[in-house]
Amino acid sequence: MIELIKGFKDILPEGISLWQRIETEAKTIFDDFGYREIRLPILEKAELFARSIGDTTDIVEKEMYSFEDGKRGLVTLRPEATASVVRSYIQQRMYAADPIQKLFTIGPMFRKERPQKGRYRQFYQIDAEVFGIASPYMDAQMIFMLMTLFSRLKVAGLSVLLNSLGCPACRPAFKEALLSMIEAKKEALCENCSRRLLKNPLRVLDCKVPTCREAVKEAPAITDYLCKGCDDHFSAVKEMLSGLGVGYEIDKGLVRGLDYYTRTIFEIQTSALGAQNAVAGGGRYDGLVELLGGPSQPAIGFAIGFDRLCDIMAQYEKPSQKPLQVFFITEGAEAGKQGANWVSRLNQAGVTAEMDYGERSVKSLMKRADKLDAAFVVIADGEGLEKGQVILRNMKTKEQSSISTTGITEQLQSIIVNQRS
RNA sequence: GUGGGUGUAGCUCAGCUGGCAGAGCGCUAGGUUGUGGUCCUGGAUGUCGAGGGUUCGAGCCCCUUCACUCACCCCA
Repeated sequence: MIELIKGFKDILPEGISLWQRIETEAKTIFDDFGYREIRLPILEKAELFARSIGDTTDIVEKEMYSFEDGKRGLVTLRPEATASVVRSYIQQRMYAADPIQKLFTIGPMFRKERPQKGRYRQFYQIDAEVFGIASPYMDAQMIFMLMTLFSRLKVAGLSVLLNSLGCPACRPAFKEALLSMIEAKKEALCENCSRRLLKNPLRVLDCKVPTCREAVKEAPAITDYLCKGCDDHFSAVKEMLSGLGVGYEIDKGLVRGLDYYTRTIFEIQTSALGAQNAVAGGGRYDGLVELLGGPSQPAIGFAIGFDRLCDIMAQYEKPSQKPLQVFFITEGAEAGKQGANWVSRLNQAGVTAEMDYGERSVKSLMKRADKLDAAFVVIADGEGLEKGQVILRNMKTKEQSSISTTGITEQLQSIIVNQRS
């Protein structure tokens, strides 16, 4: 048997209604907030991710699905969406038409991590990006939009974590302070952190190894080192969030594993998914557009973990199924031929109808009709057909009547419509 | 990459100190000589994850290996 690849999964018909509901609700909210959909390729040049996400991040170092594509060089299955959206913003010259662009995209991402609960190697994200707006009000509005979506989907038990990473003007001072503080406790750090210390000291802050946590417990808070501009920005975000009634907590350990973030970063967390607590995350990346060769334009974005959201909602949502309206039980070749014709006509008219396609007893077919949750059963046999009559049974009331085969599909349609009202 | 857990019927799992592979659900046929749900009776389905070893005898013990899963790391 050929099985699927580790970390990949099938989304089966039973679960699909939830996916569709979330997608519909997300698209509605994006529409309400003025975002337009963009669809992008799944494959991009490896360089795009190396430059945007950062060479020393875990994603780029060891989690990308990459392969050589002849003369085109190394290509990569996208591990996240932001880089591609930025690439498109620049390449399609969107900024020329209007620097302000509010975009969203939904689709699969790929990271070669060890799978576990709430984490897959192919996972889906609902991703939104806003270009050309530097205002802190956009940061707050984005978080507000996210929380509105979750509340429309009736997802509870979420918390908003907030932090600011400063900007190229103020971050170096903080890094220095952090470094000198950690230097003193170098021995306590885990192997990973000792290595990270040189390349990316900020990351030591969100290490979960107990000794490291202890070591950085008294680490300076980056928010104490923000320059005037960043500090004002952060205050404005917090103020507007409060004004909108969005509760949040400041987490100075929140750093996030992508290099491009500046100023506001945030994460929406849940306790319903085991160790995987992030349902959505994002932040501002004012330097990225320029870094990738575009004009200097501010930007901010977030991604929702589609799979994780589904996993949470599946814990209390029952999968819904479109009920079957008519099931045909036919006996004999002629009745079977007629039945197939009627089913086709009814389906064409938007009525869900099925029939038996094999030779089985009426009893077993009634069982099947029951299993399919059919509202009505039509029983047609050769004898009845000769008289132009079939039996119609209402499965709920058990009432049976004889109906004429002339205009049967129209008759059934009107009966079903009346039944609904 | 590292650590723990689990692999037995389509699904969920039981299987004692080693002794004829089981249950529930599902599937299927019948009880009702065309009419469902409840009930009753019968039936089918197994490389016991794979390979090797110990033993008269292994689902069970030993070794190897693979898969799944949870966790670390990191993130959605």
